[in-house]
Amino acid sequence: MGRGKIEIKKIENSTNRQVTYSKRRNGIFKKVKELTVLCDAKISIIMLSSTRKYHEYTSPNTTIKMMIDQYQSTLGVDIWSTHYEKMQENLRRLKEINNKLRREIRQRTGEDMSGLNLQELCHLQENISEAVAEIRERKYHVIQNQTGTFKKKVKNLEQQHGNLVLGLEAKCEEDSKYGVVENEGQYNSAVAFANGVHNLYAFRLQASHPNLQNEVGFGSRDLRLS
Amino acid sequence: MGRGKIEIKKIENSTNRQVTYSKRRNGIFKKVKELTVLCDAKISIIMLSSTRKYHEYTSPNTTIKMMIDQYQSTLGVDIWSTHYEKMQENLRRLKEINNKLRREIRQRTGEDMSGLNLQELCHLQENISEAVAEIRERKYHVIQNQTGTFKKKVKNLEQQHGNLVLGLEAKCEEDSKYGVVENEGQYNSAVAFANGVHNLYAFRLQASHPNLQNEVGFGSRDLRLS
DNA sequence: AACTATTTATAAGA
DNA sequence: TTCTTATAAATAGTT
Repeated sequence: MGRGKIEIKKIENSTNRQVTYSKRRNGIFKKVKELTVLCDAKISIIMLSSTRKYHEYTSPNTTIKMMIDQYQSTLGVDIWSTHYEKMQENLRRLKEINNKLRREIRQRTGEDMSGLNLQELCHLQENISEAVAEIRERKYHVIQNQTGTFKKKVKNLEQQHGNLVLGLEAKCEEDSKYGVVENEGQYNSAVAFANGVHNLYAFRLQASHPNLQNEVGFGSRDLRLS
Repeated sequence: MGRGKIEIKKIENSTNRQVTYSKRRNGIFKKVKELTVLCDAKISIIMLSSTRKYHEYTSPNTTIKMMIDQYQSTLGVDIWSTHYEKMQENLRRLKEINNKLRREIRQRTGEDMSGLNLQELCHLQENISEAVAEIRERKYHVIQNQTGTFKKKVKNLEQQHGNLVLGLEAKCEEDSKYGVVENEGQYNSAVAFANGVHNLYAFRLQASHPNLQNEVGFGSRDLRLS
C-alpha cells in the first residue's frame, strides 16, 4: 500500500521509522474511530512509541478505567489484585494491632480483665503500680520545677525591692545632710513607687499562677490516694 | 474501500454490522501488530462490541497492566485514585489511631510523660490508681473462684471416701455377723482401694494445680504491694 | 507537509 | 463464517 511493498520488520532508519509511526498511528486511530461509529463499539487503545511518546484513544462516553473494569469483570480477573491485596493485608494488620492496643488499654484501666489468669493479673497489677510510682515521681518533679522558678522570681523581686529601699535611704541621708526638705513630696512618690513594684509583684503572683491552689490541691489528694 | 463507499455512521442492519465489525476489527489488529513490529512500539487495545464481546491485543513482552502503569506515570495521573483513596485514607487514620493508642500506653506505663502538665499527670495517676484497685479486686475474685472450685472438689472426694468407708464397715459387720473370716484379703484390698482413691485425689491436687503455691505467693506479694 | 503510484483493506455479493 | 473481487482507503517513497 504505497509506492513499494515493505517487509514487516523493524524499520532501521530512525527518521523513516518515526514518519511511518506517525502515519500509521493516525491511520489506526482513524479506523478505530470509524469502527466505534459504524458498529457501536467501545474501543480503548494506548500506544507507546520507541521514543517514549504516548498516544491514546478511547471511544466517547467511556474511559480507560471503565474499559479495563469491564474487561476485568468479563474475564473474571483482577490485574490489580496484587497491589490491592497488599493494601488489604496492611489494613488487616493495622486493625489487629489497633485491637491489641485497645485491649491492653482496657486491661490497664481495669475495664476488661476477662481472659487474664491469676499470674497475668498479678503481673499487670505490679506493672501498673510501678507506673503509678513513676508518674508520682514525675509529678513531684514538675511541682518542684514550678516551685523553683517561682522561688527565683520571688528572690529576684525581693532583690529589686531591697535595692529600691537602699537607694531611697541613701537619698534620704543625702537630703538630711544638705538640709533639703522641700523634697518631701519626691520622697513620698519614691516610696509609692517602691510599694507599687511590690504590689505589681504580688499581682503577678496571682495572675500568672491562677491554678496554683488547685494544683497543690491535686497533689495533696494524690498523696492521700497513694 | 470496497465495492462502494459507505458513510461513517452506525450500520443499522445487525448482521451487516457484525460482519463489518469482525472484518474491520481484524484489519485494525493486523495494522496494530504491523506497527508494533515496524516501529518498535508498545500498543494495547481493548475492544467491546455492541454484543458485549471482548477482544484485546497487547504487544509482546508487555501487559495491559504495564501499559497502563506506564501511561499513568507518564501522564502523572492515577486513574484508580478514587478507588484507592478510601483505602489510603483508612490506612492513614488507622496508623494515627495506633500511634495515639501507643502513646496512651506509654503514658500509662510511665515511659513517656513529657508533654503532660501537672493537672494531666494528677488525672493520669488517679485513673491508674483506680485501675490498680479494680485489678486487685478482680484478682481476689479469681482467687476466690479457684478456692471455691477447689473446696468443692475436696468436699466431693471426701464424700466419696466416706461412702467407701461406710460401705466397707457395712461389709465388715456383715462378715463378722456370719462369721466369714476367709475374706480378710478382700477387706484389705477394699481398704487399699479406698486409700487409692484418696491418693488419686491427692495426686490430682498437685497435677491440676502445679502453680497453686506460686499463685498464692503472687497474691500475698501483691497484698504487700497494695 | 503534500503528492501519487501502488499496496492493502474491505463492501457487497456469493 | 469464508471467499471473491471491484473499489475505496492507506501509505511508501518521493518532492
